[in-house]
Amino acid sequence: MGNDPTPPDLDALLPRAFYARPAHVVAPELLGRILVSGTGDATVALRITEVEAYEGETDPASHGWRGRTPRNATMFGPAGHLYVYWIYGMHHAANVVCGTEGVSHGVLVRAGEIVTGHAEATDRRPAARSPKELAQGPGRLADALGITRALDGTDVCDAHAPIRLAAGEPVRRGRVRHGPRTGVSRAHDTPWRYWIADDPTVSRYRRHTPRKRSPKPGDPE
DNA sequence: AGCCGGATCATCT
DNA sequence: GATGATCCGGCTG
Repeated sequence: MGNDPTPPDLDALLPRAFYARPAHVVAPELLGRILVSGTGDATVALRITEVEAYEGETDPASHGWRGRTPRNATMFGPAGHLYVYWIYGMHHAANVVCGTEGVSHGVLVRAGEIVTGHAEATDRRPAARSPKELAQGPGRLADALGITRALDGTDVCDAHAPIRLAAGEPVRRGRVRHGPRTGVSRAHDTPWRYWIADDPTVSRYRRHTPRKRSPKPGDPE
């Protein structure tokens, strides 16, 4: 929690082959890795503490489940690219594309700890009441890193890309926890959310709550 | 500290 | 026209 004696190496990026495996296999191995946005003074780096896997071919909760569309096209592309989507009319969320080309696998980066660029992140997330809230949840994380739909398709294996993914320090198996995914309405039994045990930046689990529909004439009270 | 409801719009049916 | 891989504020306890 205190200041790291040795700051992480933000230039040692993970190779594309790392991502070329099923999303639920890659997901736990992404914990402890570093997502880096921007350069120079505007650099913000985040140590990943919570992720969720989605696999379109077998997974009704995945955006890829009903096939390729303009929105989710990046998920069907090559591994190691960023799939960014816009949801609830107000939030962005970032996934790392996994698996093989033509298959829609992705890992949603749900939460993390800001390790570099604290001031810049706070500037983008004025609502955060403490450092741990800066990127506690996918929408907050996207805000803190300045991730928008304009960055959809970014190659995170490219050292010159606006968003990169550095190797950081992988988390020991014994420190990884897993359970059902947050906020999904389907496939509740698939325990593909992974997080670092006891990490304060991990978001609280929230079950999906169905939206109240607008009343129609003739409906019972 | 935890639960609940409203906000808000791109995407797909 | 309904829905959603969410967040925030307000209320309860």
